[in-house]
Amino acid sequence: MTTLAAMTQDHTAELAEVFHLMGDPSRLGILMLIMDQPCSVGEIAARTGHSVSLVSHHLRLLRARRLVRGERRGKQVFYSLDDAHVRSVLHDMAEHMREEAP
Amino acid sequence: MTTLAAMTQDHTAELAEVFHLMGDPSRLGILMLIMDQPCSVGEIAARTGHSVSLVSHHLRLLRARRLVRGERRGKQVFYSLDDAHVRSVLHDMAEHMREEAP
DNA sequence: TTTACAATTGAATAACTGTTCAATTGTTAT
DNA sequence: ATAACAATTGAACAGTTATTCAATTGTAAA
Repeated sequence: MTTLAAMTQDHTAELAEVFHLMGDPSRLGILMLIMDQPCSVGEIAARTGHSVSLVSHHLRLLRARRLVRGERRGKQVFYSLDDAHVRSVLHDMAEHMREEAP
Repeated sequence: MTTLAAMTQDHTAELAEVFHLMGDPSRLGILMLIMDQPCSVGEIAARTGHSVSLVSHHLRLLRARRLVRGERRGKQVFYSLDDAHVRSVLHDMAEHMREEAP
């Protein structure tokens, strides 16, 4: 695949699903929070100001698309970003925002 | 802004809005179609298989967030991608998909 | 076995959104 | 002026989705 125009509609739909997941403020906040180091569900909830239930619901969606991965350690479950594409996009976005708003 | 964690919630919300616009398959198809060269509304509709009305509705949303720009030439209006961040992200995504699915 | 902590799940609801259809505006040609 | 083409707009509908609350599961300590 050399150009975007060559992308099939299936690929477009897949890509749209990923963007859709990133397109919710709560989920995007979660993704950005765990992109550098793993974080437990409770801490994600505390840091983002959302209920544990809400965070868990969102994590389930992100897990389904393999954007994040959860690993149990004792009572807690630590989540981390598990998609190189998404990590790259988020890093690029941060870079761009750093460039234009220093 | 050096890290994503340093992004304010306002920035997160802004970013989420952009991802949300990219997260619809119809809109993503439109964005990818016009990212390399401008295209009239009628041709966008024809190439994507959507009604002119639907395309116009989506273009209005994309215009509101300045992701695209419309320029009138005679009867037609040509739209082009007008956001360097979005262009970069789409290019990166295409690159990544090219790498993993050659 | 209890007790307490952490996370997941399901149902229910309110708000949002993509799409269609019909009507309208803007532009060029006859 | 009027006809034809191109695009925008508004209302309306069906389907989706984010959030809350209550109940449940899994895990470790007492």
